Amino acid sequence: MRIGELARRTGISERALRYYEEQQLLRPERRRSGYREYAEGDVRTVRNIRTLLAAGLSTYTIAEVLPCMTDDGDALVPACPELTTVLSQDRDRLTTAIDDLLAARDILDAIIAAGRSETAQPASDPALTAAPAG
Amino acid sequence: MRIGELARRTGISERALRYYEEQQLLRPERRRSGYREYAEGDVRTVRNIRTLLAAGLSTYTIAEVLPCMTDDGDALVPACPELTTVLSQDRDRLTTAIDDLLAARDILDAIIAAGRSETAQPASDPALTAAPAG
DNA sequence: GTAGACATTCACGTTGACGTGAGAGTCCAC
DNA sequence: GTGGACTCTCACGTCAACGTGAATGTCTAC
Repeated sequence: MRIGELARRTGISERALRYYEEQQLLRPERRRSGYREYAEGDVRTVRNIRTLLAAGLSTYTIAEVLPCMTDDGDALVPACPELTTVLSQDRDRLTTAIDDLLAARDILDAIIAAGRSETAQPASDPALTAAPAG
Repeated sequence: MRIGELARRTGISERALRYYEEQQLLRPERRRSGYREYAEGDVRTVRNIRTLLAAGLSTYTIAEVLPCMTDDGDALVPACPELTTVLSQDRDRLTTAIDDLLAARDILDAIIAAGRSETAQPASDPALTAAPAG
């Protein structure tokens, strides 16, 4: 099938599909005209790419792990044992990002809480404003 | 003080300090030579900016909320009540981002688990590894 | 009066997964 | 044979907080 049909069947833009090829996640055949010719299995491959993107992997990592994965129809299964190492590193990256955001939210919560207690109580020392005179 | 001293005293690069001015978070005076002249209070202002950046706020939002905050020496306190609304919206944004990353990690965990059960068991059980749709 | 530290304003580079035209060629039904 | 849908390859734009020169001007200690 050509790129338009694959785009319709997967819900992914043609631009994104060309980008996936550029990142070597897809390798469609070419007609003499230069048109891309996709195989039936590419529909599922695109879905798997989306799953891995949703899992927070970069296209670079996906290109690395995708050839070594099988798709039993229900779940994506890493076929090579060393893949688990790569995936675990990305899991750690995700955890770090999550922790950073949790810490950021804690800071924000403290500021919001300070504002609430401020409106409940009269101000203690409302001078010392280093804020720009907007 | 000039920009170099402020940079040393805050640990923030001169480039960043100029960027903060561009984003209207700082408004130093100017000497006749064009050199920026910072006030003592700007040291604390810069620290507050860093706190708000660490809280996940954009420079645009910080420019919005900074003039309406007081600094009691220990904590940053929103002085205007409507600020809490803005900050709560950013808190929601953070929560959404956190949830997205948690969902991503769940997907990754399912894939990793599928790999482990694949190497542990000779026969796969696809229904067992079915991830919740979403 | 001069070396050299310090400052200034541009302005492009970084990161990633695409969006969005521009200009041109290809395919197919009528 | 033609018109319109389809596809192609560039190639810049997006978002954000800066990094990193380049070319140039200012301040200050000696």
